Amino acid sequence: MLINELSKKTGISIHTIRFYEKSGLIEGKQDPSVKSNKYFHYDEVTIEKLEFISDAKSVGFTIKEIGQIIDAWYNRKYTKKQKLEILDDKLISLEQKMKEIKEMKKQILQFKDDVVNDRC
Amino acid sequence: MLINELSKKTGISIHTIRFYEKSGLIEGKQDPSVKSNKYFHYDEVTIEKLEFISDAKSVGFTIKEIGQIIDAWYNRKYTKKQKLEILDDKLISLEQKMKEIKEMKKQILQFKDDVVNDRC
DNA sequence: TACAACAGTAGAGTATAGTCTATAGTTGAT
DNA sequence: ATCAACTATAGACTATACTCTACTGTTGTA
Repeated sequence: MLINELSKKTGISIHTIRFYEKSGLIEGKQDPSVKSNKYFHYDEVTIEKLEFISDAKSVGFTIKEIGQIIDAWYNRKYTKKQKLEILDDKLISLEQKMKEIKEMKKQILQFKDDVVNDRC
Repeated sequence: MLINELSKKTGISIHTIRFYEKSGLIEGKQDPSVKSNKYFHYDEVTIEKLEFISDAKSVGFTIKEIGQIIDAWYNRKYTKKQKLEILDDKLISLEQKMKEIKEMKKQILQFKDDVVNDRC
């Protein structure tokens, strides 16, 4: 599919898709047999990747980190061991985020308590 | 205390503290009886606030959101009801973040599984 | 009193993650 | 053949959250 269809299927704007492509997160293929244009074609895996990118962004991963994860998943540039290291590293950072959110929840509940009891 | 001491006690740079002050998150007081300088003085509550800002930033709250929470906590510009609304809103957003992180954990565990079983 | 260390303001610069504009070429329906 | 709709590239612009520089004035110790 071309970029317009990809954009419609994922809800991600064409500009942002191109930005992700430039950043190395996704990759379209040009058809060398077609000489008249340089249109990029995208497959179903690109849709999966874009959906993953959206989810990963909302948990606070940076483009760079998301790139690492995608490479650990789809790419042949890492050994099995390296891939598992990257993924474990991200799991640890998710555990950390989880912990911080729990702490923040406690803190805000304390604030609520202070408000309710006129301590602020 | 002056800004240098505040910076040392919190580990937040003087520049960043000034940035937070400009953004309305914290507030120093000038001593009107001293005419020779315009130094700002900070109290213990400012230390608490800066520590909170650090924590809130790492769970992904923006400066604007952090400002709202701090106002709901310390400020007199909201009614009790408004304060509780703001804090409940943030609690909901923390629950949402937690959910997303749990999903992301599942996803990355799936990636690990794919790597281990040579499915990618 | 000299001067290093500190204070303030204003504004420029950086990194991240987009978002938009300009320009030029391509495709497909009429 | 025309023309709206699409595609590509390059680069400018925006928002957020700092981070740094330049400049000026103040304080406190030798």
